Amino acid sequence: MTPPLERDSYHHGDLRHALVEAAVKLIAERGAEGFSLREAGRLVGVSPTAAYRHFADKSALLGAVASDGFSRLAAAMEKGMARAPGAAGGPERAVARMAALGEAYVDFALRHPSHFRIMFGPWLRETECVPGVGPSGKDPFQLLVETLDEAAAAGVIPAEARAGAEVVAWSTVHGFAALVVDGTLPLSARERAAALRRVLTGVLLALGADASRLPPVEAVKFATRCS
Amino acid sequence: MTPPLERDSYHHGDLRHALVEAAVKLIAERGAEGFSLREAGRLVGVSPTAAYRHFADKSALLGAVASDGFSRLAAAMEKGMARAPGAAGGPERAVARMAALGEAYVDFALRHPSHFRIMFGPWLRETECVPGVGPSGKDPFQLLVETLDEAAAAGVIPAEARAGAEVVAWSTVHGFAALVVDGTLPLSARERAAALRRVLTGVLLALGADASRLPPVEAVKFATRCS
DNA sequence: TGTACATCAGTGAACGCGCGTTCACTGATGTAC
DNA sequence: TGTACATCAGTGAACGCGCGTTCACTGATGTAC
Repeated sequence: MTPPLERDSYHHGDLRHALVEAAVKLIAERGAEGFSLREAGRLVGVSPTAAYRHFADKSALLGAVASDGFSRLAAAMEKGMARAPGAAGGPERAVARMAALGEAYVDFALRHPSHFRIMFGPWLRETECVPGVGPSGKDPFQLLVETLDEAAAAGVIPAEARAGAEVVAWSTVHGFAALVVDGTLPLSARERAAALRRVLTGVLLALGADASRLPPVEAVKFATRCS
Repeated sequence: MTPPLERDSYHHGDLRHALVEAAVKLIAERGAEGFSLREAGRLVGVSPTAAYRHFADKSALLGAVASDGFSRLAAAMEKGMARAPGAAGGPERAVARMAALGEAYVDFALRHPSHFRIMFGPWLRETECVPGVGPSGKDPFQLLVETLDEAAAAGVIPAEARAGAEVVAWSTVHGFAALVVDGTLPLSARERAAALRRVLTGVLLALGADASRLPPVEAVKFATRCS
């Protein structure tokens, strides 16, 4: 299918990263269990056994994919939140940052479905679960906690609604991303954007926030794959 | 590992169902792509090729597993909702039925993780996506739509919040189920119950309902697998 | 009630395949002196 | 600056394995007359 890449030198230079990239590509095409170490090597232009210089086994490579994914997700979240308007510490900014977080999450899932599936699927062994952080040194979950703390401090989330807010926000956004990524909700880009806005408005309401700070939601139309 | 089952007669009697059951069991042990037609046959006590009398190929068997899962899910939802207290058409009953729907969904995911992963994972080819209905002849998504309609009719969901309510409710409950089933949120049974109550309260609020009809939420504590 | 025969549901051998992993190896690199 | 040598990073053959699928087959069942 893909011709083996040529190399100029005996040593590859950055085989470890190249193998992670190849794994991501293959997982996107064949599914999480459908890729092989041998094929990843082939794609990179290296012998079937070269991978063992960098990973203990196939499963360890999956762990590296997940870790890489968490870093990318954290980076995307930070980038999205950095663009949020409003005065620091103010409610407008707090709401915008929460929305940016959710948008970055869903956007990441759609752009990097392989990473997304490995990070949140049943494949990871606990031992190989390396967090993976963004530029600021925080992992995605820490970013969520901090963002909710800020929203509470800004008075956007009432004190009595702060407890457990992580699980509400994360479940909602994660569920939407999962249903879209795996095709259960077959939406066009336009429909998806409208549905996501509806979902994010829902999260704010669920946390007791005033959702009128978000733009109004247009009508949402959708079907399911199996109904 | 598992010894092949003995059979008394040449004909199995209900090989099709037996193979679906075997597939479910094997998927639970080895993952969605880690099971094989051959091993399913072995588990049932039948030759490696007997499966081809009932399924065109391996993928068709996965479709049957999904269809079976949708039926079971619909049945579990109906059963849960039938127990909801309150007068027919009244707001108390409408809220109880919504909560019962969400509880049945999460409960199903935890009890039948293999079904759950196949139903909502990336493996189904569209062609083999047979809905799968419960005793009343409705599939899970239809049940959700009807329940939300009832809630709107009972005045629990304001008219302006009804549009898109499906995607909000489904995303939230599905996300919670997915995070728990695949181990991203490692919760004890007690923690999980508290977190689910928090999530369901959130759904009601997100739909503009008065959540005080649900029992109050206790403190929610949780961690993530990778943080 | 008996029998011929079509149909159904399973068998078992065989195919070609790609996999993960091991092993002893070799080419390239870098470091101590 | 040159050289011996340890270490690193890749090679290539080989292993045993289980897989999906095909094929020609046979045992069991049911139905027409």
